[in-house]
Amino acid sequence: MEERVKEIKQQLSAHSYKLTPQREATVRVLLENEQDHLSAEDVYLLVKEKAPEIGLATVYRTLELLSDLSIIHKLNFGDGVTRYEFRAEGAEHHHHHLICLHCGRVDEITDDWLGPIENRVQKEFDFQIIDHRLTFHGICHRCKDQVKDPKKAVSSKVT
Amino acid sequence: MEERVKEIKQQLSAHSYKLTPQREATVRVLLENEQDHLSAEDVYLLVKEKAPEIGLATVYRTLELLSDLSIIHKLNFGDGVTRYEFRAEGAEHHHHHLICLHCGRVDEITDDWLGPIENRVQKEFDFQIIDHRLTFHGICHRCKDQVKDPKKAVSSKVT
DNA sequence: AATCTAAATGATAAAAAATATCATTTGATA
DNA sequence: TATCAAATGATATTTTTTATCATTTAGATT
Repeated sequence: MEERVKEIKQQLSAHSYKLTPQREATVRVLLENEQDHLSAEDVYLLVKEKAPEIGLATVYRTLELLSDLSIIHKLNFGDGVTRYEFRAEGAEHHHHHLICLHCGRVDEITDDWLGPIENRVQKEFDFQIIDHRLTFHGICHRCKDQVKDPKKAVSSKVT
Repeated sequence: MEERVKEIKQQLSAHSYKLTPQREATVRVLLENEQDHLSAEDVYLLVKEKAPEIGLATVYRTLELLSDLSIIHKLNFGDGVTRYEFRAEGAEHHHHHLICLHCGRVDEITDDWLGPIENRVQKEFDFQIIDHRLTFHGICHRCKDQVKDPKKAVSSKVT
């Protein structure tokens, strides 16, 4: 934990940004909730518990900064809110998500399974890939018994 | 074109919805711009050219309806706007997109390349897939000569 | 340690997208 | 043609995010 804060401090310094108390509080909230996919509002409320004086704008600015430096990633699960996630350490790319249309939970595939497909894209489309997003929408193992006809699951909310 | 309008009319009827003049105008705009990825605002402005009396709310409602019936899909390319695309006829799933971080253009992969990966997801995660979204972010063939260091391309806007 | 300055912050206004409300109109059916 | 639920248009409202700007702060420089 302390190490990761330190590491992020260095990444900020490298681009002449400071790790201010507000930024540190925000980073710590992100680290403490690494397995979740927090929105800016979520982060704001959590940070406020420990640093009540922080402003919402600062949280937005910090998340944008961390995103610019590729320390975190922006995510969009189609609910109209941008969510944030730590970039997997050392990983070249973003990992994949499984969104359950029944309970709304989001599971992760932490490995990158897209290698072969990326090669094809680079070759057949002459497209140089920098990142990707892969999301599956369906019914998770927890809900499969409660859903009789998965084909009828409402997928209109999916973007 | 006329056939597709007719087909959509039948899909609506099947769920006891009417193909009103406003809905038809909206559908025609979508059909005429099938290769684009129009936002609700885009559709609204285009429909207004031919049917100036239409209201923005009606366009939103029509797009939502078409989406509910899986006639069109919602898309999100990370610019804060929902976009819409015709669902590929007969295709089980959604196709894939290549977003150029340099020029912003969006190309398509109309085949579904995810078969093997989907099998793995179903097996290893016990997750029943209904749909998916796959997007690659990078540098397209048109821009590759103008971009020296692709790794530096701004990917912070990506969600 | 006191001073300085650009960077950062907090409060809040504003913008932008999408949804909700509601009186009015319309289209299919009787 | 009369009826009535469905659909529409205008607009208010909500929600998320960005912009503005006066004030504060962190770190460098004396």
